[in-house]
Amino acid sequence: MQEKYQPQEVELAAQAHWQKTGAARAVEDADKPKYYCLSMFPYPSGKFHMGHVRNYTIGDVLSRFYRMQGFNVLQPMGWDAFGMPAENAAIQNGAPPAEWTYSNIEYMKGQLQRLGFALDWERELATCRPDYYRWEQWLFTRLFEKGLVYKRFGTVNWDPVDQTVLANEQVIDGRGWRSGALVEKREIPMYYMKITAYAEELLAGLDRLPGWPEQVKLMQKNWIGKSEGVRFAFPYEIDGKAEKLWVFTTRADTIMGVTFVAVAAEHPLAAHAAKTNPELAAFIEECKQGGVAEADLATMEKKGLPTGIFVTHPLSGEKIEVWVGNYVLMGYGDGAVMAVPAHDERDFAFAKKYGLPIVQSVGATIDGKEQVFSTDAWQEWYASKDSYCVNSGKYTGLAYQQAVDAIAADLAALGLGGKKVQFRLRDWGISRQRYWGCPIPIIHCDSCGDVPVPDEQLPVVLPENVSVTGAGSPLAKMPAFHECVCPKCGRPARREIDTMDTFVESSWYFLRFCCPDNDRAMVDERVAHWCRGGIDQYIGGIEHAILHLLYSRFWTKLMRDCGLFGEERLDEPFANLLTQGMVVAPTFYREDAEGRKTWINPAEVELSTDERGRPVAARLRADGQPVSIGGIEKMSKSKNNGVDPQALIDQYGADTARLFIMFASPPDQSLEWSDAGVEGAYRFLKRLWRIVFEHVSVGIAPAFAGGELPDGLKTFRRQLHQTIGKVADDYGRRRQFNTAIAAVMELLNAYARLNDDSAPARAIRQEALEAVTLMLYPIVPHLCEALYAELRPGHAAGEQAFPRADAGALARDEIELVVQVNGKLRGSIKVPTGADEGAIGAAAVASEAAQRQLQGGAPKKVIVVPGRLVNIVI
RNA sequence: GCCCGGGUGAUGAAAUCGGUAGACAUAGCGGACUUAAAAUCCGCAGCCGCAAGGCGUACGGGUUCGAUUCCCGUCCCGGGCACCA
Repeated sequence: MQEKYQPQEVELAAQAHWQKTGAARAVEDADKPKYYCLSMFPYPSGKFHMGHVRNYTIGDVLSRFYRMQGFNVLQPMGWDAFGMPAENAAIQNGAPPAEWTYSNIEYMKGQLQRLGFALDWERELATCRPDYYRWEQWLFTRLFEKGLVYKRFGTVNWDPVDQTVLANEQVIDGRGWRSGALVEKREIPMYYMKITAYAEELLAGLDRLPGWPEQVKLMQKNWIGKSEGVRFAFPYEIDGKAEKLWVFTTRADTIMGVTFVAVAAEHPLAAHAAKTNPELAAFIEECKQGGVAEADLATMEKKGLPTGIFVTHPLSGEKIEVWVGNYVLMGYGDGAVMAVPAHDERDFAFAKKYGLPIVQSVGATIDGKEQVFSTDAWQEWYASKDSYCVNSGKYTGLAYQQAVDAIAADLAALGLGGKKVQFRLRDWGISRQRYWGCPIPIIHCDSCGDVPVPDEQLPVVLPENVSVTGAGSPLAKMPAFHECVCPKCGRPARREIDTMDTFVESSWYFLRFCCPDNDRAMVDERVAHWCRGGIDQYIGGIEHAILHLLYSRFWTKLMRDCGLFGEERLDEPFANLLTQGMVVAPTFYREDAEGRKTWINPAEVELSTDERGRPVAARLRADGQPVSIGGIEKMSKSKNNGVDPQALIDQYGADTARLFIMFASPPDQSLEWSDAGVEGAYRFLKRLWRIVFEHVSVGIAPAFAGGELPDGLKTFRRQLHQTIGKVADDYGRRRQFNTAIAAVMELLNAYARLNDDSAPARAIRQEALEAVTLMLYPIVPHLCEALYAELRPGHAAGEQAFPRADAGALARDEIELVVQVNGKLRGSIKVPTGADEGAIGAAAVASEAAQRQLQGGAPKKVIVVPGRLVNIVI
């Protein structure tokens, strides 16, 4: 055995060994329980960042752990290869997006292999390959025929200078990121997937996902946003015709407090009023400015203008004026809302601003005191549902629910509405006016309309050799692509040039991993094998909590309802979900005279600290001059605070990178980068190597096989087996890897203090080191593979069963209990393991610490918590 | 603005079901080894206090024998908001 730990050598040898033995190959095997361990596949942006390394390390640790637990593990990897960055790169450097993407994939695959992840590369897929997306197109045509895909107008960001549609990300402060032009809203035809048809099931299904974090389920629940309320109409007359203005409300009990109605700028009523009202027309035009992102809409100043059109209150018969409000969204419900300024905070502010009437219609009694309403300032209780109607005619006195029931019944009797369940969830618009995506398989025919591409003509292949300019899709300029004949009537027709949202590819890739080689079907019976009961573990960033995870759940249900899973009823794709936190790092910058910041990478900065280790100043290594210290933020290109995993691997090896990442914080919390921490991880691996080296150089011994031990060795062996139990629990149940590592470190600290070279001690050392290398194997597999082969020549760590705690080693005959007086720690006592509560309490009261506090008096109460403490109340 | 998280030593963190706050590590300080340095090993260390003791888990309240943990309110930081992936 070599004396010095040489990570590069050790790692390449281990990787060669795994490759030779096909250790990561997953073959369907009915004799073993399966474990499908999936990490979110990456976008091939060029090179990996630390977030990826963290994600895939967690997946690899679990994969290796479950393999040692006897499972048949599938851990696949692929590429989410369509997307905007490839087009942006193409605009910058002229290379076609396909070429850029494929070369990134090649480089990044090498990085993953160098990190030693046990991935089954025979199942690799890339979503930009026709053999992948043809099935997406195929399913799209099925859904189109079933009416689950439909076409309607949708609102997009339009850059009037570049003449192109912009993503929300490309709209910065209301302007196009390249042109700087003010962005406008524009209505264009788009294809939608009817996710709302599955709203109820997507909501109810959350309750059947015990392996998901509560946080994620709650976010999805609120996103779907089921609310029970009343949809009703305000009748009105226009050009002599009777019409109805529909609204939805969850506060029908406040209906007698309605003082105006607000409609969206795009509402037909607004357009009608604008015809004769230039001021209103100008306002509607103004509302078109800016992007479509909800965060922007919700934070902008609330503005409105009256239309001069009046509708009739359905219950009071009063005339109510219709306003146009920039805060009313056409995409939600009916694009109109009833306004009750007295009982809705936003309506209150709006009414105050424009001098509209505020009429109280519900009251509340808090702590027996009837609350007094005043229009001077908003008060919390105005919007409370713990209320009763006032000034509300026949409804006066009714509590919230009674009032809603009575009002809904009366509206229904008038034929003007009734109770309704409403979802916040909207249908999923999947059309993208971009080139680098999966072509939408539709042909537009002047006589037959929108015709899906027949199966035998699939896939609609995306031409790869194109030049991208940023102004419109290159496909529009390629007659060879878009000129075609109608599959129905045979006349000349146009092929759709929009592509699909890239969320579509990522909504089913995990199913295709089961059967990537099938060229005759989208999925086959191997899906049932690997996905039975759901994918056993899915790991990815918390930023995907809603969209990706909701769309994937939806697509799985679509595929199920298209009969693609046969007898197997796969309702939910992911049985267990682990959402990892972000990787963050300190930021450093310099400011020029105009206040523009230049961000400096932490690797180029030298930190100086005071005598207690607090950072006080930072300077640039290159020139020795000071730089400013910024906050700790998510690693990003814009803040230049990313740490390149490759540099880390080159310097310390993959195992150090893996250990640091798993030790620095629990997986679901954010992880702060620290060079010193990396150094510490490396030091620990060197120490482990040296400990094994010292043991092996004396000569390996047979591991301890039972028998009596002196106290010191007995205590150490108890700690060893406690550690084994804890580590298995941390890996398998708690998913808390940092504490598993800490427990092994503690064990090794105790090992170093053993100071005993007797024959029994050597046997215990052998037992401990074998267990330690197996326990750490999932995290630092290369190193442990090498060390285990030294401890047990001819055996591979990865092929061993995970160690089991020996119950006999855990037994003890005396335990220590804490003695508290009035909840404060005052001392401790030792009692026999099986002592009863009365005896323990008496021993605690008799203890010196308790007597000092009691000063001869008697305790008021003695609380014994078995195995923990005794609290004496005096 | 709305929804969801988080806030504990100088730093990353631990405390698993309401029961010893700060395990393990980093940085720091001291010592051993060394001609010296690096590496390595050993020790110290929440804050105040000589000590006894007191205080301490963002802040203010509450429940409890006992609260980092549960409840109410406030502040700050982060994620998502439907065309970034």
